Amino acid sequence: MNTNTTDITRDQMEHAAKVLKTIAHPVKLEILQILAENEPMDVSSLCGHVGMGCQISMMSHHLAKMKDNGVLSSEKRGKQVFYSIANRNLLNIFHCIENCGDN
Amino acid sequence: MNTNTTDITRDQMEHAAKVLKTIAHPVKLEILQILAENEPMDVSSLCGHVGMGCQISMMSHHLAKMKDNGVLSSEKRGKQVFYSIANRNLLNIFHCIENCGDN
DNA sequence: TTAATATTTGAACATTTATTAAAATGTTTA
DNA sequence: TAAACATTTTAATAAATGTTCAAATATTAA
Repeated sequence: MNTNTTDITRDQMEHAAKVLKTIAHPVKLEILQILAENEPMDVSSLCGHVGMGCQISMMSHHLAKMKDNGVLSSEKRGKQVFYSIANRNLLNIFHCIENCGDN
Repeated sequence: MNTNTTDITRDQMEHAAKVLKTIAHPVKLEILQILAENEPMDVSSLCGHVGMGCQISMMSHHLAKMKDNGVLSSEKRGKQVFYSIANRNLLNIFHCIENCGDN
């Protein structure tokens, strides 16, 4: 019983807000971009790609949060941990970013 | 000199993060949705549409932040203030929300 | 088994965000 | 002008976030 064009439930709204909150950070967006083209990648390499005095610990915290919130997945190989994008549909957000906003 | 598919600069990244951060909240997403179909709308009506014990003051805070960050615009008519979406391209994010994520 | 490497975890701290209530502002109406 | 209405502003507070460092864990290599 809803004539809305964008018909999204309360729950979807909460979920969407959670996902957006999870990635709404320059470094986290960068992580997504890097993984989008080079998936999977281990923590140290990821840190290297981000550059600019990236600290491993900080990277690990970011990755953990993104994984906890279902944005990334990970797999351990030897002493390294490789991260991937859990659902590549999320990458559509970059098209949105390119077109949206007051650019 | 960049072969990236999603070729976004640092600045765009910062800007995108700012916009995403601005709307990454259930009530703020709801505000966008309501305005998307009923633009422009005054503060009290908006509050009514959101329902669930929405407080005018809280609504005003949300709106102010969204306006400050370029997501909304406003116009005063008499004693009411009407808010609109600054750039409707941003609404693409809802298509993204519908498709993205672990639904 | 010890040393080296990769990553995670936890604590501490500063900053930002969300919420609420009360007071202030501005506009219209009586 | 005073009362009523719509909205903003300010202050207070709790909760979440981001960053850094040091310590802990796990895996491999010597």
